[in-house]
Amino acid sequence: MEQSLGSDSGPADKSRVLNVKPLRCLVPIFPSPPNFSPFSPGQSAPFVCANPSGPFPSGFAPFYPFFSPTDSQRPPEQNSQTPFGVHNQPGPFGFNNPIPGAVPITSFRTPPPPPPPGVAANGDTGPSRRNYQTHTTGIQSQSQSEEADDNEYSETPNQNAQYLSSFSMHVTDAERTSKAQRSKSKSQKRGRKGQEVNFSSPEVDVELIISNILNSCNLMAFDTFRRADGDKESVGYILMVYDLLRRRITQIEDGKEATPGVTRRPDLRSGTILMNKGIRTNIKKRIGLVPGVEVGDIFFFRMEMCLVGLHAPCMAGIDYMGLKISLEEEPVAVSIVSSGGYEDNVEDGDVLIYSGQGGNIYRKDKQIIDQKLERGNLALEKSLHRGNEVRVIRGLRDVVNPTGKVYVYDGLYKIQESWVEKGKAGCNVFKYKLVRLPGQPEAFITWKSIQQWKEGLSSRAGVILPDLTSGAENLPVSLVNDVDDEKGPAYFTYFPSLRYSKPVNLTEPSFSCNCQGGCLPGNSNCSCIKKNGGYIPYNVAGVLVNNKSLIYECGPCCSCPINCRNRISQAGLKVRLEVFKTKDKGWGLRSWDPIRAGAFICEYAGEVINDCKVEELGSESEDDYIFDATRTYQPLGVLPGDSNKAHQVPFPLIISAKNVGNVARFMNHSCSPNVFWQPVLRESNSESYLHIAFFAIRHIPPMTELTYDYGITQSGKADERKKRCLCGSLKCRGHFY
DNA sequence: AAGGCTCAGGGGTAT
DNA sequence: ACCCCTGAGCCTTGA
Repeated sequence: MEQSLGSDSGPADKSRVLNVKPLRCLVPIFPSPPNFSPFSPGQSAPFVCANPSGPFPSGFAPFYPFFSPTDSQRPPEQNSQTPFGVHNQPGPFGFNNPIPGAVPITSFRTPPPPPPPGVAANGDTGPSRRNYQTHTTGIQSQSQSEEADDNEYSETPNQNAQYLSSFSMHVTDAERTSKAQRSKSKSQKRGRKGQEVNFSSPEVDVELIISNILNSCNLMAFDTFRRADGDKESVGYILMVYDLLRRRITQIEDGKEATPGVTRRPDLRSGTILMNKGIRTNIKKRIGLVPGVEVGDIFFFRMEMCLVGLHAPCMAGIDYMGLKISLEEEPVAVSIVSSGGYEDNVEDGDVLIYSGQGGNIYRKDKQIIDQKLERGNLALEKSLHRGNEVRVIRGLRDVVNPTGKVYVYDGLYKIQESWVEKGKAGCNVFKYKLVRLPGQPEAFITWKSIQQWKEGLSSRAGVILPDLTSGAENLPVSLVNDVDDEKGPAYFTYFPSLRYSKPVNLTEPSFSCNCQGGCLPGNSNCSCIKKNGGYIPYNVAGVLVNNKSLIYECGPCCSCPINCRNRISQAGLKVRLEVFKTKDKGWGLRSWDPIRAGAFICEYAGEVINDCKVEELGSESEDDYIFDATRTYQPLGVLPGDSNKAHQVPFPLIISAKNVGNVARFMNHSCSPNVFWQPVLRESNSESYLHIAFFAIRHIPPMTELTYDYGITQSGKADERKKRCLCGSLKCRGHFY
């Protein structure tokens, strides 16, 4: 690839364009302090480096947005220092500290606190009627960290088995015979499961890991108030915890043999756990907008919409509620999901012809029958006459992961008319014409536009270059300005990876793996999997499973191919990106494709700066494009990880992307970022290459600017270099360095 | 691509 | 305290 990319001395690259500085040029760098010694783990690090989920260096207090003693007395706005609230506790379990003992699974199964007197739980019966799954108060152990996960095989099964709870996935055959029987056997099992069930150690691990994740998230902070009405913070938090759980369960299941007849549904399993724990919001159904969920928000599982109260049924397409009209109560529709199961007409972006439910394919005898005017169909009919708003969620095929779906919340519609027509099978089908209410942010329309740009049916307005990488990436990256006349960003050479002038030598040789066709989960012989604590850090979709302090990817001497699952950050771009001119922050980066939480976006490319050069730069002037892995990070507490540890940066990596770089150099700072970085180590026999990879913090809808927290240079050194922050976030710190 | 197989929330209903 | 309705998501099979 290198030959077409130009070099410092080579001819002008096609990607070299005009000199305009983006926002991120406001980053000074500083030399390492004297006596710097990154390889002395027992001592406190000479540089300050904090993971957003902690632990934190002195001077940075962790936030407890959902669980501070005075939380309930303060208005939500004042509790909003962080976007979401992971419980952050410096804790005793630092990187080299001993692993605490096993945590009883019951410790996270504390029942939700009773509603305060006089506050009815919205007429709801509580988190779930299946409360037999949530019981048994236990000790709340907060600081179970990743070490426990990484060493789960060292836990003794007997020690854990007695703590295991009844929502274990490995149901017996008897349990599967019928729902009634299943329920019964579950409740029976609860009292004596320690003796009754013969747990194999991997099963024990699942429970322990789930316990650790939930403990580290401080879920008890989800009080009745937050369950009743959501806000952006709690919705984001729920989705973050959900996805974290789901990915981790997927990872664990991945390494196991499939059991015939047992479907693996980590989505349902994590959803149930959170439902039972009461980690959900907007429990009460409502017509119209749902607090905390914005038009254009995207989801990748139906369960996600259940948990945040956007659409309660985990399967059915029509959600409805009883509405009191004088003495009578009648059903009205509150939300619908159109996802291709029926013959809906979705041609127009603002109009949806929606089919009623029922009469359909999932009957045992496969007989298709007439739909009836009952349940959801009746509710839609009533809503037509009442004229109430109905939320519309459009399900689409996921471009990046074609077997999956993306759900786009397209805002409020009203039902204009209804009729009955004969479906393809000749049976009656109800049809409802829904029209989108004007004045809402664009959502589904944007998706349609992007699809047309991709298919060449229409062209993106304001395109300066169709591919500013000149083919250096496997996907084009457009350069777009539909704001003003500027013709491009700073002059630079596009290069998709990191340039080391000299590798860092390892003190001990590193073993490469011998996985010919690519590393596979469950392969206990793979040395790269071992380095990562027994798991591949990515799932099958290439999504980062959790926030590790350091990821070990396969290196140059490993036998596996470039498409190995343990080489995600080396395999190039997965989403269609564009560099665009922002209104007031110079150039920025965003994606045409939706991005899942945890998905790899890009690495930070550029030239590695060695120490003496750092000093030059530091004393000279501020450099425009610097990535400094030794910076301090505000405790955002939002990482999709169950680790409370700081990034483990084996050496103080500093990258300059001023002359040579990739799309990452255009990512702006935000105090409420949607992207985070993660150190990734690729080792060969005696050499070590550290890279910086960017991953999505949460699901990111198309055309949303990608931002990360630039962090803060070492305290006391940068005061005079403060720059005014333009991120516009409610939680904006006002400046950055 | 098509078909098979479970799964869970919550409405509805019988007790 | 149950049944029932509702397909999503994943897996196997096979063209």
